Amino acid sequence: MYKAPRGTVDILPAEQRRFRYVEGTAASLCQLYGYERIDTPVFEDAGLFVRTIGSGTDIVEKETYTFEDRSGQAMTLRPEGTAPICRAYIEHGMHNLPQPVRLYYIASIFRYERPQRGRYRQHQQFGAEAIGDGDPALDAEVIDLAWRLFDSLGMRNLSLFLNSIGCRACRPAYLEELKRHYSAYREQLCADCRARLVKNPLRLLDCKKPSCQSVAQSAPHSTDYLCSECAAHFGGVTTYLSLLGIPFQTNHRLVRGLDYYTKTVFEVQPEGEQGAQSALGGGGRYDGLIEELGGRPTPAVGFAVGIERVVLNMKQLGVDPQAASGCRVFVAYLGDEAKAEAMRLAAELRQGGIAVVSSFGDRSLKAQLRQANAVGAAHAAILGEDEVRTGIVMLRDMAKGRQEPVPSGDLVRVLAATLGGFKA
RNA sequence: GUGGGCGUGGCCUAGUGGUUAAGGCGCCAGGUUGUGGCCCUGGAGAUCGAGGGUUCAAAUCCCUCCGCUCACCCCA
Repeated sequence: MYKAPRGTVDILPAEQRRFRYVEGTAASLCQLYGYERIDTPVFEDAGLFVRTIGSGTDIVEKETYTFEDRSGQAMTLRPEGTAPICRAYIEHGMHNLPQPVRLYYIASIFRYERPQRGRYRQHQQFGAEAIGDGDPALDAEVIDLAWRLFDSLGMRNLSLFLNSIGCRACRPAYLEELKRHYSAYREQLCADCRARLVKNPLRLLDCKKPSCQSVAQSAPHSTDYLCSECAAHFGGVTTYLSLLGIPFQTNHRLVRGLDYYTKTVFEVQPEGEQGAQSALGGGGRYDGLIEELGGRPTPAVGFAVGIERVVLNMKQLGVDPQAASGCRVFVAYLGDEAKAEAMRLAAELRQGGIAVVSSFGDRSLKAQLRQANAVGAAHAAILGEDEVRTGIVMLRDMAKGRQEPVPSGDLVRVLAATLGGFKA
Protein backbone atom coordinates (compact mmCIF):
# COMPACT_ATOMS: atom_id res chain seq x y z
CA MET A 1 0.00 0.00 0.00
CA TYR A 2 1.19 3.47 -0.78
CA LYS A 3 1.55 5.91 2.05
CA ALA A 4 2.25 9.60 2.15
CA PRO A 5 6.03 10.04 1.97
CA ARG A 6 7.89 10.30 5.22
CA GLY A 7 7.51 13.64 6.89
CA THR A 8 4.49 14.62 4.83
CA VAL A 9 0.85 14.61 5.84
CA ASP A 10 -2.55 14.69 4.25
CA ILE A 11 -4.57 17.56 5.58
CA LEU A 12 -7.97 15.94 5.78
CA PRO A 13 -11.28 17.80 5.65
CA ALA A 14 -11.59 17.61 9.42
CA GLU A 15 -8.33 19.55 9.76
CA GLN A 16 -8.89 21.96 6.92
CA ARG A 17 -11.02 24.22 9.06
CA ARG A 18 -8.06 25.14 11.26
CA PHE A 19 -5.70 25.68 8.35
CA ARG A 20 -8.19 27.79 6.47
CA TYR A 21 -8.77 29.81 9.58
CA VAL A 22 -5.10 30.56 10.09
CA GLU A 23 -4.51 31.33 6.44
CA GLY A 24 -7.64 33.44 6.20
CA THR A 25 -6.72 35.42 9.30
CA ALA A 26 -3.23 36.00 7.93
CA ALA A 27 -4.55 37.11 4.56
CA SER A 28 -7.03 39.60 5.95
CA LEU A 29 -4.44 40.98 8.35
CA CYS A 30 -2.07 41.50 5.43
CA GLN A 31 -4.77 43.38 3.63
CA LEU A 32 -5.05 45.61 6.67
CA TYR A 33 -1.32 46.34 6.54
CA GLY A 34 -1.11 46.81 2.79
CA TYR A 35 0.73 43.59 2.01
CA GLU A 36 -0.16 41.90 -1.26
CA ARG A 37 0.02 38.26 -2.07
CA ILE A 38 2.73 36.77 -4.23
CA ASP A 39 3.16 33.16 -5.35
CA THR A 40 6.46 31.86 -6.59
CA PRO A 41 7.35 28.47 -8.08
CA VAL A 42 7.68 25.44 -5.85
CA PHE A 43 11.16 24.86 -7.24
CA GLU A 44 13.94 27.22 -8.22
CA ASP A 45 17.41 27.08 -9.63
CA ALA A 46 19.44 25.33 -6.93
CA GLY A 47 22.01 28.09 -6.90
CA LEU A 48 19.50 30.62 -5.62
CA PHE A 49 19.36 28.99 -2.22
CA VAL A 50 23.05 28.14 -1.91
CA ARG A 51 23.86 31.74 -2.66
CA THR A 52 21.41 33.28 -0.21
CA ILE A 53 20.92 30.89 2.69
CA GLY A 54 24.62 30.15 2.84
CA SER A 55 26.65 27.14 1.80
CA GLY A 56 27.72 26.39 5.35
CA THR A 57 24.21 26.24 6.77
CA ASP A 58 22.48 23.01 7.65
CA ILE A 59 19.58 23.84 5.39
CA VAL A 60 21.77 23.93 2.31
CA GLU A 61 24.26 21.35 3.45
CA LYS A 62 21.86 18.50 4.11
CA GLU A 63 18.22 19.51 3.99
CA THR A 64 17.39 20.50 0.44
CA TYR A 65 15.45 18.46 -2.04
CA THR A 66 17.64 18.98 -5.08
CA PHE A 67 17.26 17.19 -8.36
CA GLU A 68 18.29 17.50 -11.95
CA ASP A 69 15.57 18.19 -14.43
CA ARG A 70 15.64 16.52 -17.81
CA SER A 71 17.97 19.11 -19.22
CA GLY A 72 20.45 18.62 -16.42
CA GLN A 73 19.60 21.81 -14.56
CA ALA A 74 19.94 21.53 -10.78
CA MET A 75 16.62 22.45 -9.20
CA THR A 76 15.70 22.75 -5.53
CA LEU A 77 12.30 22.55 -3.90
CA ARG A 78 12.14 25.81 -1.99
CA PRO A 79 13.43 25.36 1.58
CA GLU A 80 12.33 28.87 2.56
CA GLY A 81 10.28 31.71 1.16
CA THR A 82 12.43 34.82 1.18
CA ALA A 83 15.03 34.15 -1.51
CA PRO A 84 12.46 33.36 -4.22
CA ILE A 85 10.64 36.58 -3.46
CA CYS A 86 13.83 38.58 -3.71
CA ARG A 87 14.54 36.86 -7.00
CA ALA A 88 11.07 37.86 -8.19
CA TYR A 89 11.59 41.41 -6.92
CA ILE A 90 14.66 41.78 -9.08
CA GLU A 91 13.34 39.84 -12.05
CA HIS A 92 10.22 41.97 -12.32
CA GLY A 93 11.86 45.28 -11.63
CA MET A 94 9.86 45.88 -8.51
CA HIS A 95 12.27 48.64 -7.53
CA ASN A 96 10.15 50.71 -9.91
CA LEU A 97 7.15 50.28 -7.65
CA PRO A 98 6.56 52.58 -4.68
CA GLN A 99 9.02 51.46 -1.99
CA PRO A 100 8.87 49.57 0.20
CA VAL A 101 7.16 46.76 -1.68
CA ARG A 102 5.04 44.83 0.76
CA LEU A 103 4.40 41.19 -0.09
CA TYR A 104 3.09 38.10 1.62
CA TYR A 105 2.91 34.43 0.73
CA ILE A 106 1.37 31.19 1.86
CA ALA A 107 3.44 28.38 0.48
CA SER A 108 4.73 24.86 0.93
CA ILE A 109 8.28 24.64 2.16
CA PHE A 110 10.48 21.57 1.77
CA ARG A 111 13.31 20.42 3.96
CA TYR A 112 14.74 16.93 4.14
CA GLU A 113 14.82 16.53 7.90
CA ARG A 114 14.03 13.80 10.34
CA PRO A 115 10.36 14.40 11.06
CA GLN A 116 9.00 14.88 14.56
CA ARG A 117 6.37 16.84 16.39
CA GLY A 118 5.84 20.12 14.56
CA ARG A 119 8.54 19.38 12.03
CA TYR A 120 7.81 18.06 8.58
CA ARG A 121 9.54 17.58 5.29
CA GLN A 122 6.79 19.56 3.65
CA HIS A 123 5.10 22.25 5.67
CA GLN A 124 3.10 25.40 5.08
CA GLN A 125 4.52 28.79 5.81
CA PHE A 126 2.92 32.15 5.91
CA GLY A 127 5.40 34.96 5.49
CA ALA A 128 5.58 38.65 4.78
CA GLU A 129 8.38 40.73 3.31
CA ALA A 130 8.83 44.49 3.11
CA ILE A 131 11.48 45.31 0.55
CA GLY A 132 13.08 48.64 -0.24
CA ASP A 133 13.38 50.62 2.96
CA GLY A 134 15.87 50.53 5.81
CA ASP A 135 13.85 52.43 8.37
CA PRO A 136 13.64 50.63 11.73
CA ALA A 137 9.97 51.57 11.71
CA LEU A 138 9.55 49.00 8.96
CA ASP A 139 11.10 46.31 11.18
CA ALA A 140 8.58 47.31 13.80
CA GLU A 141 5.74 47.14 11.29
CA VAL A 142 6.68 43.64 10.24
CA ILE A 143 7.07 42.46 13.81
CA ASP A 144 3.78 44.11 14.66
CA LEU A 145 2.11 42.24 11.82
CA ALA A 146 3.49 38.92 13.03
CA TRP A 147 2.50 39.64 16.58
CA ARG A 148 -0.99 40.74 15.60
CA LEU A 149 -1.49 37.52 13.70
CA PHE A 150 -0.86 35.45 16.80
CA ASP A 151 -3.02 37.80 18.79
CA SER A 152 -5.88 37.52 16.29
CA LEU A 153 -5.63 33.76 16.47
CA GLY A 154 -6.16 33.90 20.20
CA MET A 155 -2.65 32.84 21.13
CA ARG A 156 -1.79 34.73 24.29
CA ASN A 157 0.95 32.46 25.57
CA LEU A 158 3.79 33.73 23.42
CA SER A 159 7.10 35.45 23.91
CA LEU A 160 8.82 37.65 21.36
CA PHE A 161 12.61 37.57 21.38
CA LEU A 162 14.66 40.25 19.71
CA ASN A 163 18.31 40.74 18.90
CA SER A 164 20.58 42.55 16.48
CA ILE A 165 23.45 40.72 14.85
CA GLY A 166 24.97 43.73 13.12
CA CYS A 167 25.87 44.27 9.51
CA ARG A 168 28.72 43.72 7.12
CA ALA A 169 30.60 46.58 8.70
CA CYS A 170 30.44 45.63 12.35
CA ARG A 171 29.79 41.90 12.45
CA PRO A 172 33.33 40.76 11.55
CA ALA A 173 34.76 42.47 14.61
CA TYR A 174 32.12 40.85 16.78
CA LEU A 175 32.77 37.43 15.30
CA GLU A 176 36.47 37.82 16.08
CA GLU A 177 35.61 38.68 19.62
CA LEU A 178 33.28 35.71 19.82
CA LYS A 179 35.94 33.37 18.48
CA ARG A 180 38.45 34.70 20.95
CA HIS A 181 36.05 34.07 23.80
CA TYR A 182 35.17 30.54 22.72
CA SER A 183 38.72 29.58 21.88
CA ALA A 184 39.62 30.06 25.52
CA TYR A 185 37.13 27.32 26.40
CA ARG A 186 37.87 25.14 23.41
CA GLU A 187 38.37 22.05 25.58
CA GLN A 188 34.85 22.00 26.96
CA LEU A 189 33.05 22.64 23.68
CA CYS A 190 31.12 19.89 21.93
CA ALA A 191 32.33 18.58 18.60
CA ASP A 192 29.69 20.55 16.72
CA CYS A 193 30.74 23.77 18.36
CA ARG A 194 34.39 23.23 17.57
CA ALA A 195 33.38 23.02 13.95
CA ARG A 196 31.21 26.10 14.30
CA LEU A 197 34.15 27.98 15.71
CA VAL A 198 35.66 28.10 12.26
CA LYS A 199 32.63 27.58 10.04
CA ASN A 200 29.80 29.59 11.58
CA PRO A 201 30.77 31.25 14.86
CA LEU A 202 27.43 32.98 15.32
CA ARG A 203 25.70 29.65 15.76
CA LEU A 204 27.88 28.87 18.76
CA LEU A 205 25.52 30.98 20.78
CA ASP A 206 22.45 28.79 20.48
CA CYS A 207 24.04 25.43 21.19
CA LYS A 208 22.00 23.76 23.91
CA LYS A 209 24.65 21.46 25.30
CA PRO A 210 25.25 22.27 28.99
CA SER A 211 29.00 22.57 28.64
CA CYS A 212 28.63 25.02 25.76
CA GLN A 213 25.82 26.87 27.51
CA SER A 214 28.11 28.03 30.25
CA VAL A 215 30.52 29.41 27.70
CA ALA A 216 27.67 31.15 25.93
CA GLN A 217 26.56 32.70 29.21
CA SER A 218 29.71 34.73 29.44
CA ALA A 219 30.04 35.34 25.71
CA PRO A 220 30.15 38.91 24.45
CA HIS A 221 26.86 40.38 23.26
CA SER A 222 26.53 41.32 19.62
CA THR A 223 24.63 44.43 20.61
CA ASP A 224 27.76 45.72 22.34
CA TYR A 225 29.70 45.61 19.08
CA LEU A 226 27.24 47.29 16.74
CA CYS A 227 28.46 50.12 14.55
CA SER A 228 26.76 53.45 15.11
CA GLU A 229 24.29 52.85 12.30
CA CYS A 230 23.28 49.41 13.56
CA ALA A 231 23.09 50.62 17.13
CA ALA A 232 20.82 53.47 16.11
CA HIS A 233 18.72 51.09 14.07
CA PHE A 234 18.32 48.65 16.92
CA GLY A 235 17.43 51.51 19.23
CA GLY A 236 14.81 52.58 16.73
CA VAL A 237 13.28 49.14 16.53
CA THR A 238 12.97 48.80 20.29
CA THR A 239 11.55 52.30 20.60
CA TYR A 240 8.90 51.71 17.97
CA LEU A 241 7.96 48.32 19.36
CA SER A 242 7.45 49.85 22.76
CA LEU A 243 5.41 52.57 21.12
CA LEU A 244 3.18 49.90 19.57
CA GLY A 245 2.85 48.18 22.90
CA ILE A 246 4.48 44.98 21.75
CA PRO A 247 6.12 43.12 24.62
CA PHE A 248 9.53 41.94 23.48
CA GLN A 249 12.53 40.56 25.29
CA THR A 250 16.04 41.16 24.11
CA ASN A 251 17.83 37.84 23.77
CA HIS A 252 21.53 38.17 23.15
CA ARG A 253 21.78 34.52 22.20
CA LEU A 254 19.21 34.70 19.44
CA VAL A 255 20.76 34.07 16.03
CA ARG A 256 19.21 32.52 12.99
CA GLY A 257 20.08 29.64 10.75
CA LEU A 258 20.20 31.55 7.52
CA ASP A 259 23.24 33.61 6.61
CA TYR A 260 21.44 36.48 4.98
CA TYR A 261 20.19 38.18 8.13
CA THR A 262 21.58 41.54 9.17
CA LYS A 263 20.75 43.82 12.05
CA THR A 264 17.36 42.83 13.44
CA VAL A 265 16.47 39.20 14.12
CA PHE A 266 13.45 38.00 16.05
CA GLU A 267 11.59 34.86 16.97
CA VAL A 268 8.22 34.05 18.51
CA GLN A 269 7.93 31.14 20.91
CA PRO A 270 5.30 29.77 23.25
CA GLU A 271 6.09 30.60 26.88
CA GLY A 272 7.74 27.86 28.81
CA GLU A 273 8.65 25.79 25.78
CA GLN A 274 12.38 25.23 25.73
CA GLY A 275 14.34 23.97 22.79
CA ALA A 276 12.38 21.54 20.69
CA GLN A 277 10.51 22.83 17.68
CA SER A 278 9.16 25.67 19.69
CA ALA A 279 9.62 28.54 17.27
CA LEU A 280 6.29 29.44 15.74
CA GLY A 281 7.75 32.13 13.61
CA GLY A 282 10.77 34.24 13.11
CA GLY A 283 12.47 36.64 10.82
CA GLY A 284 14.62 39.67 10.55
CA ARG A 285 16.28 42.16 8.30
CA TYR A 286 18.27 41.10 5.27
CA ASP A 287 19.78 44.25 3.83
CA GLY A 288 22.36 42.49 1.70
CA LEU A 289 20.24 39.83 0.07
CA ILE A 290 18.92 41.64 -2.99
CA GLU A 291 22.38 42.88 -3.83
CA GLU A 292 23.78 39.39 -3.34
CA LEU A 293 21.38 38.22 -6.01
CA GLY A 294 22.50 40.86 -8.46
CA GLY A 295 20.03 43.62 -7.69
CA ARG A 296 20.95 47.10 -6.57
CA PRO A 297 21.59 47.50 -2.83
CA THR A 298 18.13 47.21 -1.27
CA PRO A 299 17.30 46.94 2.41
CA ALA A 300 14.48 44.58 3.38
CA VAL A 301 12.87 42.88 6.34
CA GLY A 302 10.47 39.97 6.73
CA PHE A 303 9.33 36.97 8.69
CA ALA A 304 7.73 33.56 8.32
CA VAL A 305 5.49 31.47 10.53
CA GLY A 306 4.91 27.73 10.41
CA ILE A 307 1.24 27.07 9.96
CA GLU A 308 1.35 23.49 11.28
CA ARG A 309 3.02 24.70 14.44
CA VAL A 310 0.44 27.41 14.87
CA VAL A 311 -2.35 24.89 14.43
CA LEU A 312 -0.64 22.60 16.93
CA ASN A 313 -0.35 25.39 19.43
CA MET A 314 -3.96 26.44 18.94
CA LYS A 315 -5.07 22.89 19.66
CA GLN A 316 -3.01 22.80 22.83
CA LEU A 317 -4.60 26.04 23.95
CA GLY A 318 -8.03 24.75 23.09
CA VAL A 319 -8.52 27.58 20.61
CA ASP A 320 -11.01 26.29 18.12
CA PRO A 321 -12.36 28.18 15.12
CA GLN A 322 -16.11 28.16 14.82
CA ALA A 323 -17.33 25.03 13.10
CA ALA A 324 -19.12 25.68 9.84
CA SER A 325 -22.84 25.43 10.44
CA GLY A 326 -24.77 22.69 8.76
CA CYS A 327 -26.04 24.59 5.77
CA ARG A 328 -26.74 21.95 3.21
CA VAL A 329 -29.92 20.65 1.81
CA PHE A 330 -30.12 16.93 1.37
CA VAL A 331 -32.24 15.76 -1.53
CA ALA A 332 -33.88 12.37 -0.93
CA TYR A 333 -36.05 10.45 -3.34
CA LEU A 334 -38.02 7.26 -3.70
CA GLY A 335 -38.20 5.49 -7.02
CA ASP A 336 -36.67 6.06 -10.44
CA GLU A 337 -39.09 8.71 -11.53
CA ALA A 338 -38.43 10.73 -8.41
CA LYS A 339 -34.71 10.20 -8.83
CA ALA A 340 -34.71 12.00 -12.16
CA GLU A 341 -36.68 14.85 -10.65
CA ALA A 342 -34.35 14.91 -7.65
CA MET A 343 -31.32 15.35 -9.87
CA ARG A 344 -33.02 18.14 -11.75
CA LEU A 345 -34.01 19.79 -8.48
CA ALA A 346 -30.51 19.52 -6.99
CA ALA A 347 -29.07 21.24 -10.04
CA GLU A 348 -31.67 23.96 -9.80
CA LEU A 349 -30.97 24.55 -6.12
CA ARG A 350 -27.24 24.83 -6.75
CA GLN A 351 -27.85 27.32 -9.51
CA GLY A 352 -29.85 29.24 -6.95
CA GLY A 353 -26.76 29.32 -4.77
CA ILE A 354 -27.88 26.69 -2.29
CA ALA A 355 -25.45 23.98 -1.20
CA VAL A 356 -26.90 20.57 -1.87
CA VAL A 357 -25.92 17.02 -1.10
CA SER A 358 -27.84 14.57 -3.17
CA SER A 359 -28.74 10.99 -2.41
CA PHE A 360 -27.71 8.14 -4.66
CA GLY A 361 -28.53 4.51 -5.12
CA ASP A 362 -31.80 3.00 -4.03
CA ARG A 363 -31.60 3.20 -0.32
CA SER A 364 -34.59 3.34 1.95
CA LEU A 365 -35.88 6.74 2.95
CA LYS A 366 -34.80 5.89 6.45
CA ALA A 367 -31.23 5.39 5.31
CA GLN A 368 -31.35 8.57 3.25
CA LEU A 369 -32.51 10.66 6.17
CA ARG A 370 -29.90 9.08 8.35
CA GLN A 371 -27.35 10.32 5.88
CA ALA A 372 -28.97 13.74 5.74
CA ASN A 373 -28.46 13.88 9.47
CA ALA A 374 -24.88 12.67 9.24
CA VAL A 375 -23.85 15.30 6.70
CA GLY A 376 -25.34 18.01 8.85
CA ALA A 377 -28.05 19.08 6.44
CA ALA A 378 -30.37 21.74 7.79
CA HIS A 379 -33.15 20.55 5.51
CA ALA A 380 -34.13 17.46 3.61
CA ALA A 381 -36.08 17.77 0.39
CA ILE A 382 -38.06 14.58 -0.07
CA LEU A 383 -39.39 13.48 -3.41
CA GLY A 384 -41.71 10.51 -3.86
CA GLU A 385 -44.07 9.52 -6.62
CA ASP A 386 -46.88 11.62 -5.19
CA GLU A 387 -44.71 14.71 -5.02
CA VAL A 388 -43.48 14.30 -8.55
CA ARG A 389 -47.03 13.90 -9.79
CA THR A 390 -48.31 16.98 -7.99
CA GLY A 391 -45.20 19.09 -8.51
CA ILE A 392 -44.37 19.59 -4.88
CA VAL A 393 -41.50 18.72 -2.56
CA MET A 394 -41.67 17.67 1.07
CA LEU A 395 -39.32 20.07 2.82
CA ARG A 396 -38.22 18.74 6.16
CA ASP A 397 -36.56 20.89 8.78
CA MET A 398 -34.05 18.49 10.28
CA ALA A 399 -33.63 20.31 13.55
CA LYS A 400 -37.30 20.81 14.23
CA GLY A 401 -38.33 17.47 12.85
CA ARG A 402 -41.23 19.02 10.98
CA GLN A 403 -41.97 19.09 7.29
CA GLU A 404 -44.33 20.72 4.88
CA PRO A 405 -45.12 20.53 1.19
CA VAL A 406 -43.61 23.26 -0.98
CA PRO A 407 -44.27 23.71 -4.71
CA SER A 408 -41.01 22.67 -6.30
CA GLY A 409 -40.83 25.91 -8.26
CA ASP A 410 -40.79 27.87 -4.99
CA LEU A 411 -38.10 25.79 -3.34
CA VAL A 412 -35.15 28.01 -4.15
CA ARG A 413 -36.93 31.06 -2.85
CA VAL A 414 -38.14 29.35 0.32
CA LEU A 415 -34.75 27.88 1.11
CA ALA A 416 -32.88 31.07 0.35
CA ALA A 417 -35.13 32.85 2.83
CA THR A 418 -34.66 30.18 5.48
CA LEU A 419 -30.95 29.77 5.07
CA GLY A 420 -30.26 33.48 4.80
CA GLY A 421 -26.53 34.00 4.90
CA PHE A 422 -25.71 30.58 3.66
CA LYS A 423 -26.21 31.47 0.05
CA ALA A 424 -22.95 30.73 -1.69
C1' G B 1 22.83 11.75 10.74
C1' U B 2 22.41 10.00 16.51
C1' G B 3 19.42 7.93 20.57
C1' G B 4 14.62 6.18 23.09
C1' G B 5 9.42 4.36 22.57
C1' C B 6 5.79 1.97 19.52
C1' G B 7 3.47 -0.96 15.20
C1' U B 8 -3.61 -5.70 16.28
C1' G B 9 -10.13 -4.01 11.07
C1' G B 10 -10.96 3.19 8.82
C1' C B 11 -10.04 5.07 14.28
C1' C B 12 -9.21 3.68 19.63
C1' U B 13 -8.11 -0.48 22.47
C1' A B 14 -7.97 -5.95 24.87
C1' G B 15 -5.17 -10.14 24.20
C1' U B 16 2.26 -11.31 26.32
C1' G B 17 3.10 -19.16 23.60
C1' G B 18 -2.35 -23.16 22.86
C1' U B 19 -9.06 -24.09 19.90
C1' U B 20 -12.79 -19.96 14.47
C1' A B 21 -7.95 -12.74 17.39
C1' A B 22 -12.20 -9.80 21.58
C1' G B 23 -14.56 -5.03 22.48
C1' G B 24 -15.85 0.25 21.63
C1' C B 25 -16.38 4.21 17.87
C1' G B 26 -17.45 4.61 12.83
C1' C B 27 -19.73 2.28 8.38
C1' C B 28 -23.95 -0.68 6.17
C1' A B 29 -28.73 -2.96 6.95
C1' G B 30 -33.26 -4.38 9.67
C1' G B 31 -36.74 -3.13 13.77
C1' U B 32 -43.66 0.40 9.21
C1' U B 33 -46.21 -0.03 3.89
C1' G B 34 -42.31 6.77 2.32
C1' U B 35 -39.15 9.65 7.57
C1' G B 36 -33.11 10.99 10.70
C1' G B 37 -30.81 11.96 15.67
C1' C B 38 -31.84 7.84 21.11
C1' C B 39 -32.47 2.54 21.68
C1' C B 40 -32.37 -2.76 20.08
C1' U B 41 -30.70 -6.55 16.50
C1' G B 42 -27.71 -8.13 12.61
C1' G B 43 -23.73 -7.52 8.89
C1' A B 44 -19.29 -6.15 6.38
C1' G B 45 -14.36 -5.15 7.62
C1' A B 46 -7.70 -7.81 10.35
C1' U B 47 -2.74 -12.17 5.63
C1' C B 48 -2.06 -9.12 14.15
C1' G B 49 3.80 -3.59 9.78
C1' A B 50 7.08 -7.05 6.37
C1' G B 51 10.51 -11.10 5.95
C1' G B 52 13.13 -14.89 8.34
C1' G B 53 14.02 -18.00 12.76
C1' U B 54 12.81 -20.90 17.53
C1' U B 55 8.62 -24.29 18.81
C1' C B 56 4.13 -29.75 18.21
C1' A B 57 1.98 -24.66 18.44
C1' A B 58 3.71 -17.44 17.59
C1' A B 59 -0.22 -11.34 17.56
C1' U B 60 2.70 -13.11 21.83
C1' C B 61 9.86 -15.26 22.05
C1' C B 62 14.55 -14.03 18.81
C1' C B 63 16.87 -11.56 14.39
C1' U B 64 16.62 -8.27 10.15
C1' C B 65 14.14 -4.66 7.52
C1' C B 66 10.24 -1.01 6.96
C1' G B 67 7.10 2.54 9.08
C1' C B 68 5.35 5.80 12.92
C1' U B 69 6.63 8.66 17.09
C1' C B 70 9.58 11.51 20.79
C1' A B 71 14.18 13.84 21.71
C1' C B 72 19.10 15.61 19.81
C1' C B 73 20.72 18.39 15.52
C1' C B 74 18.38 22.30 12.79
C1' C B 75 14.39 25.20 11.85
C1' A B 76 8.60 27.37 10.81
